Amino acid sequence: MAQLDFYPISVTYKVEKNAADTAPSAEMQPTIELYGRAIAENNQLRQACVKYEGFRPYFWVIPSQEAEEASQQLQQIKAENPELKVTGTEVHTKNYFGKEVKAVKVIVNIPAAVSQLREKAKEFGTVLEADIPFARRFMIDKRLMPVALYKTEFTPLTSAAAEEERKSKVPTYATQMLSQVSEEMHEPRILAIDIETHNPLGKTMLPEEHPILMAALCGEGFRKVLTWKKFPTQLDYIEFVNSEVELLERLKQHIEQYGPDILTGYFSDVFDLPYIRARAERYKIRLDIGLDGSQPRVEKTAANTTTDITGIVHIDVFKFIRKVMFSSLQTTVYDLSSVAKEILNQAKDDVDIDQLYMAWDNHHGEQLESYCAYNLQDAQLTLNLCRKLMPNIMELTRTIGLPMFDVSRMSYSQLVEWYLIRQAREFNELTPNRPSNQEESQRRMTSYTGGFVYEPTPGLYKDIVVFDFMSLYPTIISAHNVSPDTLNCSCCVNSIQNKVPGEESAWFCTKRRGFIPTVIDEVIKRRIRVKEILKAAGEDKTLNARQMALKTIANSMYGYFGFFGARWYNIECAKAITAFGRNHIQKVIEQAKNKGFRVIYGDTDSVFLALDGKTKEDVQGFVAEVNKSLPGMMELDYEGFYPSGIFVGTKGTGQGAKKKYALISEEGRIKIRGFETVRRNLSTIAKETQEKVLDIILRENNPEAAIEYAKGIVSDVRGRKTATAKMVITTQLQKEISSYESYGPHVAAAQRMKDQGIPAGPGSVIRYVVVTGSERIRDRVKLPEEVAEGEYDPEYYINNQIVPAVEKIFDVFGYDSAELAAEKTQKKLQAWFG
DNA sequence: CCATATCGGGG
DNA sequence: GTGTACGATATGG
Repeated sequence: MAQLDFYPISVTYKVEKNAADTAPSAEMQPTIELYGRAIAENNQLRQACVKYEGFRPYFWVIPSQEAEEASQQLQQIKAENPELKVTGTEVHTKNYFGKEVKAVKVIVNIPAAVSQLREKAKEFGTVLEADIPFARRFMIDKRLMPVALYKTEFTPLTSAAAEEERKSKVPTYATQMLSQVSEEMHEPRILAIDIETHNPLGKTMLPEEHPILMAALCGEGFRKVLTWKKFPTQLDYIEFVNSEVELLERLKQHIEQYGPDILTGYFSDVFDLPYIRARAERYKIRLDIGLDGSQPRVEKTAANTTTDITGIVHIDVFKFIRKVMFSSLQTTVYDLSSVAKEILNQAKDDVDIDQLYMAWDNHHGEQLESYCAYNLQDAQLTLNLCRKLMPNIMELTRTIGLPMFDVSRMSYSQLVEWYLIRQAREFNELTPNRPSNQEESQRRMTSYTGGFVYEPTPGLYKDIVVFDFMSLYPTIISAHNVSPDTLNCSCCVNSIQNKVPGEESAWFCTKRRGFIPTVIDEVIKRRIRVKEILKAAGEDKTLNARQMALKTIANSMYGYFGFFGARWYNIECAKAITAFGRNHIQKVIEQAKNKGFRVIYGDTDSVFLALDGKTKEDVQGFVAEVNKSLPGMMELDYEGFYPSGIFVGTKGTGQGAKKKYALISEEGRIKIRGFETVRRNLSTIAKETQEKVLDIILRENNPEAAIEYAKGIVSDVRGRKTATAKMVITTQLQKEISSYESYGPHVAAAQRMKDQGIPAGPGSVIRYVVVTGSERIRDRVKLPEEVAEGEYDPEYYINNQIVPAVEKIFDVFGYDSAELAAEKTQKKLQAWFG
């Protein structure tokens, strides 16, 4: 026996006959295969496979009869297929929704036996955990942490296994033991891939017909574009081959030589890898890039396609961005160009991909060269994205404790759910089943009340202090023990301590901690620890990603309770959380009023108070008093002081608008919330006017001056004195021009671009100016370059841009913005008489 | 108006 | 393969 230092990166399994048993009747058994990096004799890290035998699939049955008896009978159940069998049963004491139960662990020979035998087992009671994939089950049960350092004692492989090893591309070890020695991580080796294909039909792509023309690979100190039509070039990364067949062969060789831990692409689950696989199949080429000599597996399900490679983690950056990163991104268009722009601040070269097939067919060397550069750029951007997101993907992987391949494709609800499943085992809890379709559609119907909003009286306020609850919903779950297994317990019927406010009879146990609160406590505490270390250690990408991962889990828990597909779904819990939340913020508002503060505004987890001459001590006293009365980890934080702020009304009723205000900080920074005009695509002139108007009101406290300022702008615009550059309206095209139902001005502008040979497709930034005329607006749209100074339509900009941007603000002071628009007549009359 | 279908990403 | 999306928007009834 020898020692092996090993970083497991991916986990899979194989089902094969017992290697030690050479008889034809040998038993089938699963072998876990861990792929990763091992420290070799020369101290270098090299790819390796570690096999683990002896872990068996199982599921649970909570029997409706006596447990020992059920155990005996379950031992006897048989599947149609005699190769699938029960190898043993055990009775355990487990927890299920807060109750101690006797459960039978039904252990079977191979994973495929679970799906067959669970049907038979249903006759004996409730079947649980029969839908947890085997590799995940292994990681959860063995507490395996991916990418961390493990020491393992390995034994020499038997001769049959050695035979097996010849199929493997990496050295293979067998082990019976894995123990984590440190959290130290291996920095994964990443290779990005991108292909360009023959595209005579535009977006319609037919892998059976259209060949791959170019393939780019990009890694650490490695970049390559393979293509099979030659042209003169100075570009050192281009490698010419003679045919598509040779391109595929070389691609395979390069990947093998580079030896990546991670192969990444953009939409490569659905496009690049399946396409390469399809082309290879057509030529009968074995695309055996898997470390066990297997080909990429394209798995298509009803609504999702993934591509898996044994031993190499395939990361589709697009999937991770759309499922997890979207919440922190501005862009709503997830093409590589928009995403790279926002995350990396790197722009993509403008290349008209529609023309690629023509350049190829006509053997246009110069153009082909630029397409090669474009191909490489896409691979480079994908690599950069993957590198940038790697700390987040790794920390999520290490937090959830499942394969990186799986975690990088999970939505928030799945991340929370699998975190809970892993924790469930630690707390001896049984994992509930997923809802049936019928149950799911029932759940979809229910809705409930959200956060509390204290409606503001429109107006200009001075000296505002803002407070908010730190992680309101996670701390409520913890403080009030909100969990399906503590809901309406029989031991606390008359207790008022955790009674849900406003609910006739709903309460949570005050004696026994629930499963979810226990888990969320741990998450919050871990995050606090990480943040402390972070504070002491300074900026650290890994630690920051770790606290983000924990924050993600904690913040998703409330939404998870109300998510129709959740195993731990509980609408009563979701309702209770918002009810407790409303109650707490209302109590804070009450306490503030009792202390003599004037309440301006409040929303879900925050309150805005007018200081009205009160001191810093008064504020501190108030916060201290509130926090003394709050249960558990709940905490009201002082968010900030604002010398001035404006709250506007809604259009119809003139009542205070929710989530719509502007504040100025002591440092003079203006914070604008919810003015839809800020979000909408406005011209620079309208944005500038809105900002300046708010600035004058908040900074100088002088609404009259703001109105005068706006009048001046209107007069300048009307006099055509404003620079055309400020009239440019910028929007992003969401789809193909032809697919727009309503032909709005931005679509007209996009068409104009296209007519001039400028590519304009989904994601393209469209810039246009509306010029004078009596036609429809869309017929008066011009590109900025086409517009002469003073050619813009003043009335359009005044009525559709400037006035809407400021009218709600002026409403607060009783000023009718119609007067602004009517400035014309006054000016003219003045000129006439003046 | 509500219910159902399609799309996104990739070339 | 012990399992699989989802939310927005357009179109149809």
